[in-house]
Amino acid sequence: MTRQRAIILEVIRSDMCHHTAEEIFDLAKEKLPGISRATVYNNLKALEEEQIIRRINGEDGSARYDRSYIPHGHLFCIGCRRIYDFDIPDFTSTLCKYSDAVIDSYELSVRGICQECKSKLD
Amino acid sequence: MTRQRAIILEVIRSDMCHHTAEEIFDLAKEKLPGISRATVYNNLKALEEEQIIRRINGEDGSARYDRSYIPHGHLFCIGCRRIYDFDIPDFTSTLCKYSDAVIDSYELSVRGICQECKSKLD
DNA sequence: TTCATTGCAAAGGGTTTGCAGGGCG
DNA sequence: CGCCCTGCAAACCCTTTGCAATGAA
Repeated sequence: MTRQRAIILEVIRSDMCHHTAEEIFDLAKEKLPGISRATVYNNLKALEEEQIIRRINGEDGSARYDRSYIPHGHLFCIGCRRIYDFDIPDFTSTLCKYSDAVIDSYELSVRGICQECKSKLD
Repeated sequence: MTRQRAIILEVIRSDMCHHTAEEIFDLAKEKLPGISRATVYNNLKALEEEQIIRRINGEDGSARYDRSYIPHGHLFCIGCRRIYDFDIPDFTSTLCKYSDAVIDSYELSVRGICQECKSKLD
């Protein structure tokens, strides 16, 4: 656990956003100006492999990083383009039945309109 | 609907694989040698926007294309690295409740071991 | 000391763009 | 005739790699 890695993890967990690698790089640079892109990428990959964070795919296919590895849902709001987390019950046995597979993990992505954007439409 | 677009759609729907853009380009070239990469990318994007096909994200974040836009599950087999489709019931109302959003569409991705790979382990 | 990790710069791969030429309405 | 689509090549990300220097155990 190096200084760089701690800062990267701190950046990811400091707010509810699901940052891209580049955003994480910029934010980490504010706290440790000398940090390099390669280090950020190396650590993001390592943290993901250690199942400390989770990589998710943005609407445009861009890689974004999620503060935890525990399965939960993601809402991609069409209006504000934000990504929200939401809790879901454990779907494992249901998914097992439908997919006919031994399940390691799963991800649920929803495209839609969040509460805030919905209320603006009224 | 140009000749090129018809061929691209044919390639995507000709088998159960979830090809990358590059694979689609190669397969389309066999049927229409002069076709260019840009045309393939243009059409994939257009077909996706028209909700004729769906773009899905591979395990490594690579873009892959799915024959239909109708929501269904995807199993990413850890063993053989294939992507399987599987049917799921309509989750809309359940997801609506959990995400507190107006739902447009959703995607369910499962990482696990497929039947074939499982039987090889026995 | 030892070995993994860092920083840098360059390479790589996938995707997009700008523009001229063509095809279809 | 006009316009959208195509093909080509160059440009553009984003990410990875090679290697020497650094730092943690």
